[in-house]
Amino acid sequence: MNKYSVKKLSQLAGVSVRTLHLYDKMDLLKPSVRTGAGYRLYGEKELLRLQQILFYRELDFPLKEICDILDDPAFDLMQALEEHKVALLARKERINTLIGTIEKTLVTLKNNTMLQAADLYEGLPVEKVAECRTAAMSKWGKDMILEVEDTLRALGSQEMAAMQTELNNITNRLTTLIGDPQHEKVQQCIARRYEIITRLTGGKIAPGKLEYFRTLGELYAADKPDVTADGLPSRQMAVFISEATAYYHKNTRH
Amino acid sequence: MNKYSVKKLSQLAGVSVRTLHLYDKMDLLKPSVRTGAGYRLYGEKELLRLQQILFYRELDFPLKEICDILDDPAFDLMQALEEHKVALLARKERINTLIGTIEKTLVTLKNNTMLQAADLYEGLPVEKVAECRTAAMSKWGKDMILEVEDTLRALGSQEMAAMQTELNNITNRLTTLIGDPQHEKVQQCIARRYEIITRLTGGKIAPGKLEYFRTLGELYAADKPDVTADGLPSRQMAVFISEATAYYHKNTRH
DNA sequence: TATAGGGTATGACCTAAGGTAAGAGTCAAG
DNA sequence: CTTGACTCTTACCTTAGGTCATACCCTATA
Repeated sequence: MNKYSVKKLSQLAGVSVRTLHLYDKMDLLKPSVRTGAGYRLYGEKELLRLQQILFYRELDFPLKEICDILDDPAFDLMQALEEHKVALLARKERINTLIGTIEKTLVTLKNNTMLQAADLYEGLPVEKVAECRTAAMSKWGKDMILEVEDTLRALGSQEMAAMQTELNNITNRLTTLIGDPQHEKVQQCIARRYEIITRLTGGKIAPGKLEYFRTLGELYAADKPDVTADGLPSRQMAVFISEATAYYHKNTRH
Repeated sequence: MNKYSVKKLSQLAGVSVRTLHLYDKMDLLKPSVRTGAGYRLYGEKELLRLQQILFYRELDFPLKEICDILDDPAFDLMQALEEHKVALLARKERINTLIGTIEKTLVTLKNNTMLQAADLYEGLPVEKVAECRTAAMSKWGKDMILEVEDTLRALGSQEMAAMQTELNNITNRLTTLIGDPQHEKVQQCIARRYEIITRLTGGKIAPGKLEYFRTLGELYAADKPDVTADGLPSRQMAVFISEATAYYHKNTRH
């Protein structure tokens, strides 16, 4: 029966000495014997056990649970594996969402077409703007449109930029929270969003104002089907926000 | 300009007060001002910044990196996002591998048909065993087969079980390491595996012995196409092991 | 004016799985 | 007998906070 020192065993198994010390202290892998000087010596059985430990560790099982797997005879390994698999699937799903979010953010960054605040119509094709204004005036009335433009200009470019940046942030954050419109954090974002939009539109949201904002936004995003009016990354997102907002208004007294 | 206390801001943003303390200490989010009593007060700009922080945090960016993103004007956000995406893709790939490993392990557990060590042929259809033995004897000689059987029996059921468990472990571990046959840890496993097989076959691996082991294994695994001779979870795994073993023998002097 | 309740600040200890280092003891070879 | 390699224990560091403990601050009410 040959014995392995910590170093030999660590090299054999490809782990650090520290790891063996740790496993010893947490009763996951004890040496078969200690020399008079306190040196740890491991036998074949321990090497065997270490192999098992490393297998489960590689699967991202926490060491405590590995301890149970190996020591508790009543432990249901198959069930543990099934559950672990479910947990891994959830992690994978979350990562997929994150990757999607990043991709959308990159798209938004690449063709950053948010309203640039300083000059309302700068950068837009002149004839399209004119067409849009005319259409909007005949739809919601000339005064409404002028009021919107005044409100925007009155804010000053700094505050305007700040608010739009924050709207941007909130939309980004909502992207990460997509799912349950009634979720607490979602509702917090919606409340904040509502407040900003209210201020953007000069104190109250009259019919027509928001729509005109949207129409302007659509002009900017005309050739990017993936980025909707107010910077929303997708139709799914728009639906989500409108659901969350509906719930918000239903449960809030202004 | 309204100011938020820690609690108000924490409720507004859906984080804990502790989190705000932490972000303060690590210079990620400082209050805009402190009262005479040392109370933290945050303004709109800070709320804005917190929204950004939470967005990147949700994407699993470490807080230190968020600090850079927000404070370093030279920071290349797009590149950071691209890199982060790559990292997330790698994590996802790893999780996929883990899920695959678990599934294979579950298959192996469900129809646990590894050699049961104590009684060599127990549990096998008698006529198949006879047929197999006869074929093997005519192929590699009667003496060889008898020698194999003697070797196995001579080991005693305990050691036999131990070694097979360890072989099992090693195969499991190799499953998690699949990829580069020359990788250090792979080669450690292969060395260990070689040692055990050598002992299992009575000191030397003569042509025929291993093949007979395999044939026996195939009997056990006959109706499970996914589990090959010696418990390998797949053909891919078999190829991987044989490559790694070839490299091992080429670089080792026995 | 005193007190009760709630908000706040700081500091300390805890999590998982070790990395890294310090200081001291052990072992085998020259 | 010394040197170098090995080993021991102890302790501090990492992430992103959670959870006390203790003490201070503020305000409303009796």
